[in-house]
Amino acid sequence: MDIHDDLISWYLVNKRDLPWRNTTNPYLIWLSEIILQQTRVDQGMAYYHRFSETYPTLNSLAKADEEEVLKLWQGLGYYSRGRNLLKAAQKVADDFNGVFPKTYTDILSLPGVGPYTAAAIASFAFRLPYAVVDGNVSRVLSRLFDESTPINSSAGKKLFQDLADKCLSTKRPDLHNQAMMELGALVCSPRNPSCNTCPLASHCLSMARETIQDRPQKIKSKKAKERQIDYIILQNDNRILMRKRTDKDIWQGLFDFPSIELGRPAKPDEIYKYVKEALSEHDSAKIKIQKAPVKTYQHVLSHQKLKARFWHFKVEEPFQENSIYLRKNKTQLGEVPVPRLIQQYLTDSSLI
DNA sequence: AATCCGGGGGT
DNA sequence: ACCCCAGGATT
Repeated sequence: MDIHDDLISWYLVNKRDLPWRNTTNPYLIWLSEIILQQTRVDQGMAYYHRFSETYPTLNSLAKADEEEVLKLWQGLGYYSRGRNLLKAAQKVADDFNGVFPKTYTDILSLPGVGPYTAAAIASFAFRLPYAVVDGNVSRVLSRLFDESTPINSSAGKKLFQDLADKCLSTKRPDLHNQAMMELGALVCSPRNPSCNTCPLASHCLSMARETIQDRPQKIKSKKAKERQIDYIILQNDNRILMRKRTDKDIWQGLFDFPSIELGRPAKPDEIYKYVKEALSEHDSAKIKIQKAPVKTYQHVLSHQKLKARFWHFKVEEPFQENSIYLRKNKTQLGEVPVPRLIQQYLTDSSLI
Protein backbone atom coordinates (compact mmCIF):
# COMPACT_ATOMS: atom_id res chain seq x y z
CA MET A 1 0.00 0.00 0.00
CA ASP A 2 1.50 3.32 -1.02
CA ILE A 3 -1.30 5.38 0.46
CA HIS A 4 0.66 5.63 3.70
CA ASP A 5 3.01 8.36 2.56
CA ASP A 6 0.21 10.47 1.08
CA LEU A 7 -1.91 10.02 4.18
CA ILE A 8 0.75 10.69 6.80
CA SER A 9 2.23 13.61 4.85
CA TRP A 10 -1.22 15.16 4.66
CA TYR A 11 -1.71 14.58 8.38
CA LEU A 12 1.55 16.18 9.45
CA VAL A 13 0.64 19.34 7.54
CA ASN A 14 -3.08 19.56 8.36
CA LYS A 15 -3.48 18.08 11.83
CA ARG A 16 -5.15 19.99 14.63
CA ASP A 17 -2.99 20.74 17.63
CA LEU A 18 -4.74 18.79 20.39
CA PRO A 19 -3.31 18.45 23.90
CA TRP A 20 -3.49 14.64 24.04
CA ARG A 21 -1.42 14.49 20.86
CA ASN A 22 1.52 16.12 22.60
CA THR A 23 2.06 13.30 25.06
CA THR A 24 2.77 9.59 25.16
CA ASN A 25 1.58 9.34 28.75
CA PRO A 26 -0.83 6.38 28.57
CA TYR A 27 -2.93 7.77 31.42
CA LEU A 28 -3.59 11.05 29.63
CA ILE A 29 -4.19 9.30 26.32
CA TRP A 30 -6.62 6.88 27.96
CA LEU A 31 -8.40 9.79 29.66
CA SER A 32 -8.80 11.62 26.36
CA GLU A 33 -10.06 8.52 24.58
CA ILE A 34 -12.75 7.81 27.17
CA ILE A 35 -13.92 11.43 27.09
CA LEU A 36 -14.02 11.44 23.29
CA GLN A 37 -16.11 8.28 22.90
CA GLN A 38 -19.17 9.39 20.91
CA THR A 39 -18.18 12.95 21.72
CA ARG A 40 -16.87 15.73 19.53
CA VAL A 41 -13.45 17.22 20.23
CA ASP A 42 -15.00 20.66 20.82
CA GLN A 43 -17.35 19.25 23.42
CA GLY A 44 -14.77 17.11 25.22
CA MET A 45 -11.91 19.61 25.37
CA ALA A 46 -12.97 21.44 28.55
CA TYR A 47 -13.58 18.12 30.30
CA TYR A 48 -10.15 16.86 29.36
CA HIS A 49 -8.53 19.93 30.91
CA ARG A 50 -10.71 19.68 34.00
CA PHE A 51 -9.88 16.01 34.59
CA SER A 52 -6.19 16.22 33.81
CA GLU A 53 -5.82 19.14 36.21
CA THR A 54 -7.95 17.68 38.99
CA TYR A 55 -6.35 14.24 38.62
CA PRO A 56 -2.85 14.75 37.18
CA THR A 57 -1.97 11.10 37.72
CA LEU A 58 -3.79 7.81 37.50
CA ASN A 59 -3.26 7.14 41.18
CA SER A 60 -4.81 10.46 42.19
CA LEU A 61 -7.88 9.50 40.18
CA ALA A 62 -7.96 6.03 41.73
CA LYS A 63 -8.41 7.61 45.17
CA ALA A 64 -11.40 9.72 44.14
CA ASP A 65 -15.04 9.09 45.07
CA GLU A 66 -17.57 8.18 42.41
CA GLU A 67 -19.74 11.22 43.17
CA GLU A 68 -16.73 13.48 42.78
CA VAL A 69 -15.88 11.96 39.39
CA LEU A 70 -19.48 12.12 38.20
CA LYS A 71 -19.70 15.76 39.26
CA LEU A 72 -16.73 16.50 37.05
CA TRP A 73 -18.31 14.42 34.28
CA GLN A 74 -21.66 16.21 34.67
CA GLY A 75 -23.12 17.41 31.38
CA LEU A 76 -21.00 15.18 29.15
CA GLY A 77 -23.49 12.31 28.99
CA TYR A 78 -23.04 8.54 28.83
CA TYR A 79 -22.26 8.50 32.53
CA SER A 80 -21.14 4.87 32.56
CA ARG A 81 -17.96 6.28 31.05
CA GLY A 82 -17.40 8.31 34.20
CA ARG A 83 -18.17 5.39 36.48
CA ASN A 84 -15.91 3.09 34.48
CA LEU A 85 -13.17 5.72 34.44
CA LEU A 86 -12.89 5.38 38.20
CA LYS A 87 -13.21 1.59 38.13
CA ALA A 88 -10.45 1.30 35.56
CA ALA A 89 -8.14 3.57 37.56
CA GLN A 90 -8.77 1.45 40.64
CA LYS A 91 -8.08 -1.70 38.66
CA VAL A 92 -4.74 -0.37 37.43
CA ALA A 93 -3.87 0.63 41.00
CA ASP A 94 -4.89 -2.76 42.41
CA ASP A 95 -4.05 -5.27 39.68
CA PHE A 96 -1.23 -3.57 37.76
CA ASN A 97 0.72 -2.03 40.65
CA GLY A 98 -0.37 1.44 39.62
CA VAL A 99 1.40 1.18 36.27
CA PHE A 100 -0.73 1.60 33.17
CA PRO A 101 -0.75 -1.74 31.26
CA LYS A 102 1.41 -1.90 28.16
CA THR A 103 -0.18 -4.69 26.12
CA TYR A 104 -3.32 -4.58 24.00
CA THR A 105 -4.93 -7.44 25.91
CA ASP A 106 -4.29 -5.92 29.33
CA ILE A 107 -5.50 -2.51 28.17
CA LEU A 108 -8.64 -4.13 26.74
CA SER A 109 -9.35 -5.69 30.13
CA LEU A 110 -10.05 -2.30 31.68
CA PRO A 111 -13.72 -1.40 32.17
CA GLY A 112 -14.95 1.09 29.59
CA VAL A 113 -12.17 0.14 27.18
CA GLY A 114 -13.28 -1.70 24.03
CA PRO A 115 -11.50 -2.60 20.78
CA TYR A 116 -11.30 0.99 19.55
CA THR A 117 -9.94 2.51 22.75
CA ALA A 118 -7.49 -0.34 23.36
CA ALA A 119 -6.07 0.05 19.86
CA ALA A 120 -5.86 3.81 20.28
CA ILE A 121 -3.93 3.62 23.55
CA ALA A 122 -1.72 0.77 22.35
CA SER A 123 -0.72 2.66 19.22
CA PHE A 124 -0.53 6.24 20.55
CA ALA A 125 1.24 5.49 23.82
CA PHE A 126 3.32 2.44 22.87
CA ARG A 127 3.42 2.48 19.05
CA LEU A 128 1.98 -1.01 18.95
CA PRO A 129 0.52 -2.08 15.58
CA TYR A 130 -3.21 -2.09 16.30
CA ALA A 131 -5.61 -0.39 13.89
CA VAL A 132 -8.34 1.83 15.29
CA VAL A 133 -11.83 1.71 13.84
CA ASP A 134 -14.11 4.51 14.90
CA GLY A 135 -16.85 6.35 13.06
CA ASN A 136 -14.32 8.31 11.05
CA VAL A 137 -12.23 5.33 10.01
CA SER A 138 -15.15 3.16 8.97
CA ARG A 139 -16.49 6.02 6.86
CA VAL A 140 -13.13 6.57 5.15
CA LEU A 141 -12.75 2.84 4.47
CA SER A 142 -16.28 2.40 3.19
CA ARG A 143 -15.57 5.09 0.59
CA LEU A 144 -12.02 4.06 -0.19
CA PHE A 145 -13.19 0.53 -1.04
CA ASP A 146 -16.76 1.46 -2.01
CA GLU A 147 -17.98 -1.08 0.52
CA SER A 148 -21.76 -1.20 1.02
CA THR A 149 -21.87 -3.41 4.11
CA PRO A 150 -23.48 -1.33 6.90
CA ILE A 151 -20.75 -0.06 9.21
CA ASN A 152 -22.86 -0.70 12.32
CA SER A 153 -23.82 -4.27 11.48
CA SER A 154 -21.98 -7.22 13.00
CA ALA A 155 -20.60 -8.18 9.61
CA GLY A 156 -19.60 -4.58 9.01
CA LYS A 157 -17.69 -4.26 12.24
CA LYS A 158 -15.71 -7.36 11.39
CA LEU A 159 -15.16 -6.30 7.80
CA PHE A 160 -13.98 -2.77 8.51
CA GLN A 161 -11.69 -3.94 11.30
CA ASP A 162 -10.14 -6.39 8.82
CA LEU A 163 -9.72 -3.66 6.22
CA ALA A 164 -8.20 -1.33 8.80
CA ASP A 165 -5.80 -4.06 9.93
CA LYS A 166 -4.66 -4.65 6.35
CA CYS A 167 -4.18 -0.94 5.68
CA LEU A 168 -2.27 -0.23 8.87
CA SER A 169 1.23 1.12 8.53
CA THR A 170 3.24 -1.09 10.86
CA LYS A 171 6.06 1.42 10.71
CA ARG A 172 4.15 4.25 12.37
CA PRO A 173 0.82 2.84 13.56
CA ASP A 174 0.38 5.89 15.83
CA LEU A 175 0.59 8.41 12.99
CA HIS A 176 -1.41 6.18 10.67
CA ASN A 177 -4.30 5.87 13.14
CA GLN A 178 -4.31 9.57 13.92
CA ALA A 179 -4.21 10.38 10.22
CA MET A 180 -7.13 8.12 9.32
CA MET A 181 -9.30 9.67 12.01
CA GLU A 182 -8.24 13.20 11.19
CA LEU A 183 -8.98 12.63 7.52
CA GLY A 184 -12.47 11.47 8.42
CA ALA A 185 -13.01 14.46 10.70
CA LEU A 186 -11.63 17.17 8.41
CA VAL A 187 -11.98 15.95 4.83
CA CYS A 188 -13.99 12.73 4.45
CA SER A 189 -16.93 14.12 6.42
CA PRO A 190 -20.36 12.47 6.55
CA ARG A 191 -22.02 14.98 4.24
CA ASN A 192 -20.35 17.06 1.54
CA PRO A 193 -16.84 15.67 1.94
CA SER A 194 -14.00 17.73 0.48
CA CYS A 195 -12.91 15.21 -2.13
CA ASN A 196 -11.16 17.94 -4.10
CA THR A 197 -8.55 18.30 -1.36
CA CYS A 198 -8.41 14.66 -0.28
CA PRO A 199 -4.92 13.14 -0.33
CA LEU A 200 -6.46 9.72 -1.08
CA ALA A 201 -8.77 10.86 -3.88
CA SER A 202 -6.79 9.03 -6.54
CA HIS A 203 -7.16 5.80 -4.56
CA CYS A 204 -10.85 6.23 -3.71
CA LEU A 205 -13.09 3.68 -5.42
CA SER A 206 -16.25 5.35 -4.21
CA MET A 207 -15.21 8.63 -5.74
CA ALA A 208 -14.47 6.96 -9.09
CA ARG A 209 -17.88 5.32 -9.04
CA GLU A 210 -19.63 8.43 -7.74
CA THR A 211 -21.15 6.61 -4.79
CA ILE A 212 -19.77 8.95 -2.14
CA GLN A 213 -23.26 10.03 -1.10
CA ASP A 214 -24.22 6.39 -0.50
CA ARG A 215 -21.25 5.63 1.73
CA PRO A 216 -21.20 4.59 4.39
CA GLN A 217 -24.32 2.48 4.59
CA LYS A 218 -25.82 2.28 8.04
CA ILE A 219 -28.64 0.43 9.77
CA LYS A 220 -31.13 2.96 11.05
CA SER A 221 -31.87 3.00 14.74
CA LYS A 222 -35.36 3.02 16.15
CA LYS A 223 -36.75 6.37 17.07
CA ALA A 224 -36.79 7.61 20.61
CA LYS A 225 -39.45 6.45 23.04
CA GLU A 226 -41.51 9.06 24.80
CA ARG A 227 -41.55 9.17 28.55
CA GLN A 228 -43.58 11.30 30.93
CA ILE A 229 -42.05 12.20 34.30
CA ASP A 230 -43.72 14.21 37.06
CA TYR A 231 -41.08 15.45 39.47
CA ILE A 232 -42.03 16.45 42.98
CA ILE A 233 -39.81 18.97 44.70
CA LEU A 234 -40.22 19.19 48.45
CA GLN A 235 -38.51 22.21 49.95
CA ASN A 236 -38.13 22.74 53.68
CA ASP A 237 -36.41 26.07 54.32
CA ASN A 238 -33.23 25.81 52.24
CA ARG A 239 -33.31 22.04 52.02
CA ILE A 240 -34.63 19.95 49.17
CA LEU A 241 -35.35 16.26 49.04
CA MET A 242 -33.28 14.53 46.38
CA ARG A 243 -32.85 11.01 45.15
CA LYS A 244 -29.76 9.20 43.97
CA ARG A 245 -30.56 7.18 40.88
CA THR A 246 -29.43 3.59 41.36
CA ASP A 247 -31.81 1.66 39.08
CA LYS A 248 -30.85 0.19 35.75
CA ASP A 249 -32.05 3.24 33.90
CA ILE A 250 -30.79 6.56 32.58
CA TRP A 251 -28.50 8.74 34.71
CA GLN A 252 -27.24 6.01 37.01
CA GLY A 253 -25.31 7.51 39.92
CA LEU A 254 -26.72 11.02 39.41
CA PHE A 255 -29.25 12.88 41.55
CA ASP A 256 -32.74 14.08 40.75
CA PHE A 257 -36.01 14.36 42.70
CA PRO A 258 -38.75 11.96 43.77
CA SER A 259 -40.96 11.36 40.76
CA ILE A 260 -44.06 9.68 39.43
CA GLU A 261 -44.26 7.99 36.05
CA LEU A 262 -47.71 6.88 35.03
CA GLY A 263 -47.20 6.84 31.26
CA ARG A 264 -49.31 9.99 31.14
CA PRO A 265 -49.31 13.33 32.91
CA ALA A 266 -50.22 12.86 36.56
CA LYS A 267 -53.37 14.53 37.79
CA PRO A 268 -53.13 17.20 40.51
CA ASP A 269 -54.81 14.96 43.09
CA GLU A 270 -52.35 12.15 42.31
CA ILE A 271 -49.49 14.55 43.01
CA TYR A 272 -51.27 15.75 46.14
CA LYS A 273 -51.69 12.21 47.40
CA TYR A 274 -48.01 11.45 46.87
CA VAL A 275 -46.94 14.60 48.70
CA LYS A 276 -49.21 13.92 51.67
CA GLU A 277 -47.74 10.47 52.16
CA ALA A 278 -44.24 11.88 52.24
CA LEU A 279 -45.09 14.35 54.98
CA SER A 280 -46.21 14.33 58.60
CA GLU A 281 -49.87 14.75 59.48
CA HIS A 282 -49.21 18.22 60.76
CA ASP A 283 -47.56 19.48 57.60
CA SER A 284 -49.66 17.66 55.09
CA ALA A 285 -52.73 19.39 56.45
CA LYS A 286 -51.28 22.70 55.35
CA ILE A 287 -50.33 21.64 51.84
CA LYS A 288 -52.41 23.27 49.20
CA ILE A 289 -53.28 21.34 46.11
CA GLN A 290 -51.65 22.73 43.00
CA LYS A 291 -53.62 22.78 39.81
CA ALA A 292 -50.59 22.78 37.54
CA PRO A 293 -46.86 22.08 37.64
CA VAL A 294 -44.51 24.98 38.17
CA LYS A 295 -42.42 24.25 35.12
CA THR A 296 -42.46 21.95 32.11
CA TYR A 297 -39.49 20.80 30.03
CA GLN A 298 -38.75 18.58 27.10
CA HIS A 299 -35.45 16.80 27.29
CA VAL A 300 -34.20 14.76 24.36
CA LEU A 301 -31.81 11.85 24.74
CA SER A 302 -30.61 9.72 21.84
CA HIS A 303 -33.14 7.01 22.69
CA GLN A 304 -35.76 8.70 24.87
CA LYS A 305 -37.85 11.84 24.67
CA LEU A 306 -38.59 13.02 28.18
CA LYS A 307 -41.51 15.22 28.99
CA ALA A 308 -40.80 16.41 32.51
CA ARG A 309 -43.07 18.42 34.76
CA PHE A 310 -41.94 19.89 38.06
CA TRP A 311 -44.27 20.35 41.03
CA HIS A 312 -42.71 22.47 43.75
CA PHE A 313 -43.99 22.40 47.36
CA LYS A 314 -42.71 24.45 50.26
CA VAL A 315 -43.25 22.72 53.58
CA GLU A 316 -42.75 23.93 57.14
CA GLU A 317 -41.52 20.74 58.78
CA PRO A 318 -38.71 18.42 57.80
CA PHE A 319 -39.85 15.68 55.44
CA GLN A 320 -39.14 11.96 55.51
CA GLU A 321 -35.57 11.08 54.68
CA ASN A 322 -34.29 7.57 54.07
CA SER A 323 -31.54 5.75 52.27
CA ILE A 324 -32.98 6.70 48.88
CA TYR A 325 -34.22 10.19 49.57
CA LEU A 326 -31.62 12.56 50.88
CA ARG A 327 -31.89 16.08 52.18
CA LYS A 328 -29.65 18.53 50.36
CA ASN A 329 -29.07 22.12 51.37
CA LYS A 330 -28.24 24.84 48.89
CA THR A 331 -24.52 24.25 49.07
CA GLN A 332 -24.92 20.54 48.57
CA LEU A 333 -27.25 21.12 45.62
CA GLY A 334 -24.33 22.51 43.71
CA GLU A 335 -22.04 19.69 44.73
CA VAL A 336 -23.97 16.59 43.78
CA PRO A 337 -23.91 15.39 40.18
CA VAL A 338 -27.18 16.04 38.36
CA PRO A 339 -28.31 15.44 34.78
CA ARG A 340 -28.72 18.38 32.42
CA LEU A 341 -32.48 18.48 32.86
CA ILE A 342 -32.23 18.84 36.62
CA GLN A 343 -29.42 21.37 36.33
CA GLN A 344 -31.70 23.37 34.08
CA TYR A 345 -34.55 23.31 36.59
CA LEU A 346 -32.32 24.25 39.52
CA THR A 347 -30.86 27.15 37.57
CA ASP A 348 -34.18 28.41 36.20
CA SER A 349 -35.69 28.27 39.69
CA SER A 350 -32.74 30.12 41.22
CA LEU A 351 -32.08 27.23 43.57
CA ILE A 352 -28.35 27.21 42.89
C1' DA B 1 -27.98 -9.31 16.82
C1' DA B 2 -30.32 -5.74 19.02
C1' DT B 3 -30.77 -2.48 22.57
C1' DC B 4 -29.38 0.65 26.00
C1' DC B 5 -26.74 4.57 27.47
C1' DG B 6 -26.42 11.81 26.88
C1' DG B 7 -25.81 15.75 25.20
C1' DG B 8 -24.64 18.94 21.62
C1' DG B 9 -24.10 20.63 16.98
C1' DG B 10 -24.83 20.56 11.94
C1' DT B 11 -28.06 20.43 8.04
C1' DA C 1 -36.58 15.96 12.05
C1' DC C 2 -32.67 13.47 11.34
C1' DC C 3 -27.82 12.51 11.49
C1' DC C 4 -23.37 12.26 13.60
C1' DC C 5 -19.83 12.24 17.16
C1' DA C 6 -11.90 9.24 18.77
C1' DG C 7 -17.94 3.35 21.46
C1' DG C 8 -18.83 0.01 25.20
C1' DA C 9 -21.74 -2.96 28.01
C1' DT C 10 -25.64 -5.65 28.43
C1' DT C 11 -29.34 -8.48 26.98
